[in-house]
Amino acid sequence: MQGACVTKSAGMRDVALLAGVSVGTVSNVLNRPDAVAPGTRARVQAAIAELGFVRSESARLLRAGSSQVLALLALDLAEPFFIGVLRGAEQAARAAGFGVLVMDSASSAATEATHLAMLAQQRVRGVLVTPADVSGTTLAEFARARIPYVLVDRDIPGGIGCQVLVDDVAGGAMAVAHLIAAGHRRIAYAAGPLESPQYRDRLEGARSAVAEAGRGVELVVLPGTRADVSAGRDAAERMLGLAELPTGVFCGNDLIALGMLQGLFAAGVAVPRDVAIVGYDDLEVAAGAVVPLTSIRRPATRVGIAAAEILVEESGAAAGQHVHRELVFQPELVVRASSLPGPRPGLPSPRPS
Amino acid sequence: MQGACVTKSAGMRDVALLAGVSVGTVSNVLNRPDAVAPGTRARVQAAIAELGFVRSESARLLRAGSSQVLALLALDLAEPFFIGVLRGAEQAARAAGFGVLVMDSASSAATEATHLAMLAQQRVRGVLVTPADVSGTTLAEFARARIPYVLVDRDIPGGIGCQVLVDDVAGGAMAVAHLIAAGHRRIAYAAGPLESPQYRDRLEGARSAVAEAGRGVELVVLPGTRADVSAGRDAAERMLGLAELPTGVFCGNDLIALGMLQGLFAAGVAVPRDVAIVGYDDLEVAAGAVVPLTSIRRPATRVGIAAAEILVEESGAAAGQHVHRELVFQPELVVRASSLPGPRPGLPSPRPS
DNA sequence: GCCGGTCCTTGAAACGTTCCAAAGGGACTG
DNA sequence: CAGTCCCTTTGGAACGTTTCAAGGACCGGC
Repeated sequence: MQGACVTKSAGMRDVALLAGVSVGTVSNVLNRPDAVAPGTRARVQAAIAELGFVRSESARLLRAGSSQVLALLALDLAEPFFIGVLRGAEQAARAAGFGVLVMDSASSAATEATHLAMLAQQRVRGVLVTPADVSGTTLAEFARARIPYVLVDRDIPGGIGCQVLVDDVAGGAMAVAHLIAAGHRRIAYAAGPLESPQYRDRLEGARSAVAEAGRGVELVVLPGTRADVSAGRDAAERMLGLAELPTGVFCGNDLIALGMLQGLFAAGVAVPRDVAIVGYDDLEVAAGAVVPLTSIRRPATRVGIAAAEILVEESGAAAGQHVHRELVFQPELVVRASSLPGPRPGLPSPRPS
Repeated sequence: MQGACVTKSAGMRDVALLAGVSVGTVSNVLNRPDAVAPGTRARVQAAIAELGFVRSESARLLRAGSSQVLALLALDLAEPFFIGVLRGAEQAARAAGFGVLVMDSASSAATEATHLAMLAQQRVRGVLVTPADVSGTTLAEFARARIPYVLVDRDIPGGIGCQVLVDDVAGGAMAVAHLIAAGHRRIAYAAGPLESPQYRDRLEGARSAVAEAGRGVELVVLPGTRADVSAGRDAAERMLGLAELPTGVFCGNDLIALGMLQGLFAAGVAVPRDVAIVGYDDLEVAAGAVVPLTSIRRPATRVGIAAAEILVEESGAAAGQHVHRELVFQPELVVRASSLPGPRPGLPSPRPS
């Protein structure tokens, strides 16, 4: 146990020397333990422990050619959706013996390009990516590195490769259909930035639900420039300025919904008595708001698992073997107090009895 | 431009061949462009572009010895604090030309050990880690790999290495001192799990503030088993069951505070009129709650920047050159509606004068 | 005592870079 | 014209693994 590691860290050569075997045998102990006689194996393992030997992944990769790492490149790790995807991806990756390297492109195409270049250099085994550059040029460039990738939650027009999506059109439709079923006829959509495909999809779903309901139902679209709590407050203000107040609001995400709740509350508008709210993403804090929010839940973890599994399969498959797939998950409506059937007459209490 | 990459990806050899130079020159173009004649450089770069050559980081690392990657090993990426640290770390790392590899130990010592082993194999340049294994054995084991690390937001007793901390004792003291200054005499601390050092530190701070205020101020501790919204609701319930209702509550974090707000609201207790609330972490959603929360803000981004900078310095320093440091950041009180000075007279607020 | 087989172990050739000493080729200088 | 210098380029030796063909030891059967 005398730590003689004064100079530099030990390599397989040192281990072999100490254990009195050849380097090849050490490699076998590491990669094919069964092919080594128990006694030898024990001696080698003891040597490894004594020297604190850590095998160099770079050398391994250099020779063996395949890395043990998947990457997840998210638009914004602060978004709970990506955390869910990450959890799922890590779970699936671990099951296959891989690790997950996480990066955040901060929704910037330039950062994304930098990060992808870095991942290509690292020779990661595959990438789960929600592209910031929707034109697809960054990805096309990346494809030259011949590293498989799976598109998560973003459809790219001419994109080739697997995709795992959540049906936001259906989510939007669900939310608005729920409001219509609860008796609301004048409904607002407090969108996030409509440049973002997700808020456009939800809008499309909202419109289709309104169309399906036939005449008598109208949709007021309140576009936003951000998708946070303050955007929700702004939307509330704009909504309160309308000639006729909608009785139901569908918010582009839960943060917007929380801001909306705050804005309405401050103006003395009771939720859900006067206005019902439906959010999107089903955040814990939204469920725990003063008036718990009805919301649309996206199966983030399942998305992550599915995407990672596809990647594992694709990266293991022979060149022509793999056929690109497109998986679409359905979101789910979670009903809570903020949209309890109404609007009810009278009661001053913002609490459902 | 004819893509002749049918078999495998191009190496420096191929580039050299196409450009009509030696491999060494290609390496120079990549690493020391100024040492190469402009004409040659252009030819090589053209060849690189044409072949879609991506330099192999593993081979580079194998020969050159130093990687370009820092790692961040967080307890739980869903916690906004870590996202802030990540942002800061990435910013500082990028400035130094490095990337950041992110991992989540899910507060499990076993996962942490696995992840650290993986990072050691990857020969990352340094690790920012908030240890799940507070005994320090996992870290001691990791230290054998001679990879520098910085402890983030967790003090380890016998720990050697740099540390970047936030003074949670001061934070707790700040929160409670604020409540005392607002006239509250009976104060509750809705803690998270007290096994966790951060909630213990905040408790210690709370106690010291109470002690400093002298007689007449009392602190009721409500320990919890979790630190989420539902824990806050539970704490509210327990608090409402007390013989005498405290008029101020300090919550271990903002999620607990939101749950507390919901619980009090449901019971018809007005905030801040009847009870004032102070949270911890200054989440966006807490600031956007129906009653915007007063909270203690931790400078997460600055912690990340500082930690990454220390790591960059340490990983660049010669063996004995580096001296371990301990940096302590002070949190900051952000006052909002939930603790507006009160309790106000005239209303039925049960408190001893 | 020889043969065929089964296990285990060995040594050396890759893998794709970086680094270095040395060589080549001008342009000046004496 | 030889001698110096500087600028650019070259070839080959590392780096620490994996892989693989080949070698050695041992066993049981004939």
